[in-house]
Amino acid sequence: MSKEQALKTAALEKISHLDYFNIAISVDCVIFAYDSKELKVLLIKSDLEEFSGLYSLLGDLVRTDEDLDAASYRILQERTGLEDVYLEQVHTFGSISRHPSGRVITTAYYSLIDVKHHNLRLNNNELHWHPVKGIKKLAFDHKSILDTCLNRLREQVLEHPVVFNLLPEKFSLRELQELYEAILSVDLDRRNFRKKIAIKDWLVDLNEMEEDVPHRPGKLYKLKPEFRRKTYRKKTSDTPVPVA
Amino acid sequence: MSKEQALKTAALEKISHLDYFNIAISVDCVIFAYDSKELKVLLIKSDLEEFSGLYSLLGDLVRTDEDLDAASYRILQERTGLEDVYLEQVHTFGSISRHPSGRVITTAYYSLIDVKHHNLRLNNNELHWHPVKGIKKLAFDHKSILDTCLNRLREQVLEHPVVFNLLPEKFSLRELQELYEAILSVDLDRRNFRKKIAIKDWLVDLNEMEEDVPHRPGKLYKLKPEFRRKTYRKKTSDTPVPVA
DNA sequence: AAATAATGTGTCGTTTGTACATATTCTATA
DNA sequence: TATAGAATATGTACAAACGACACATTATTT
Repeated sequence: MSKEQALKTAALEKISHLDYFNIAISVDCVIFAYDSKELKVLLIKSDLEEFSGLYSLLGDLVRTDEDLDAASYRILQERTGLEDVYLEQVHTFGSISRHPSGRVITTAYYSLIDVKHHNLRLNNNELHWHPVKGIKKLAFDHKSILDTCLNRLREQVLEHPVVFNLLPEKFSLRELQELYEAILSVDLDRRNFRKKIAIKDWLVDLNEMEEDVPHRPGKLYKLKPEFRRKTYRKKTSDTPVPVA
Repeated sequence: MSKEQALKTAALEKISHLDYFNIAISVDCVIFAYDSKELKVLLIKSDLEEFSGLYSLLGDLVRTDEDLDAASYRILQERTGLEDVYLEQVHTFGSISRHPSGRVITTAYYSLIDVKHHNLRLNNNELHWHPVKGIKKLAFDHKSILDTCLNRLREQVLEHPVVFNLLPEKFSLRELQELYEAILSVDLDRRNFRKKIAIKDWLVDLNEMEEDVPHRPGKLYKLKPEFRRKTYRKKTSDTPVPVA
């Protein structure tokens, strides 16, 4: 068990025996990445006996002196070493019995990172990237959290330029399409996909070509800078809404 | 100060002096209703000195033995007497300093009720319906919570049949259109609106007419039963998502 | 009986969505 | 070096949805 996990469990034990009014609050991060044409999620072997053999999301208790958003950001930093990440709060899970050690309410965030850019310490074999598609069961209610976050991601990508956080800065339209297909679990028509992306006007043509591909190289693009939104800064809640 | 509010404050005081790890968790309900062609929200006079003169949303601490969703449902029941309500979790607000009495993280829900159907005890003059449009400032961060919930509601109504929870069972298309206009703060073209509603295929023509209107009466409709979704039961997280 | 006010409906031009085929360019292999 | 293979790049035609817009009808009120 890692030092962090030990601390976490110790804190939980303590909490579960405190005052009647005491409820612990944690955050859980669904950290998505894209690799080998698959959407993957970062999981860790559960440290609880009840769930031995199962994996869980990365989470931790929220500290009294840190904002909720900051807690999720801290987890991401601790785990991936990344400073500048896309983070979005999705839902708060508050069933009485969702945590075997006591009452813990958890707020779920999802995060999108470029798998090439992180500094994961994957050397200990507790931390792994798992293809989202193959995941059947997780510790706690984490499968349900994962599903909820994946659904939110799917809703987001249809309208907002967020998937670019999963790609390197320069990418081809084929890579982009394959990414959408991986996230949505559908096949897309190439011509229609390109038309749709063109209309959004999110991309800059770099006038460069792919290299090291075993076929005709495609053009490279990057996201227009004004569409970047990465850090965990709280979204303003008064963004305008499209109307009927 | 009401008995409930007194209890709430007492609980907070207690909590704010507890262990380092202690964070209180509450729920706040944005209870919407529709009346006099305006979208309204139920507010109560704040019981804290810091916010004297200001109104706040209806909220309470979550009990150790109740689910998060159940807590919001309980508040609705206590306040409105309603059993069968539309409730949706929106966002969790967790800034360190959002509550002056201590660390309180709150999960916001919005609710839609038929203003004619509730059993509000509005006799004490602490509880009031306020037109959403006129609200400038609320206690705590409740203005920001209200804005967030209103935005979520606006997103929802464009795609999902939820506004019917704000209307009586039978309604005319004019009433429905006025409701959309109130929620979205826009003017809609009558013919296009009716076309759009017709396509959704949400309504049943009751072959009845409005009564007691000071002009030519319109036809009455009701929502098809299969589109009703009212109770606070947690949404399943594996609903299919439309694809590009 | 006439004026008023709200209901109810259709068309046309524009945009968006979707299905679908061919020419081009680079790589790999014979 | 010539040919085959594989992926890039692009346009058209039909269907559905969107948005602007005008007129006849039916109650009520005066």
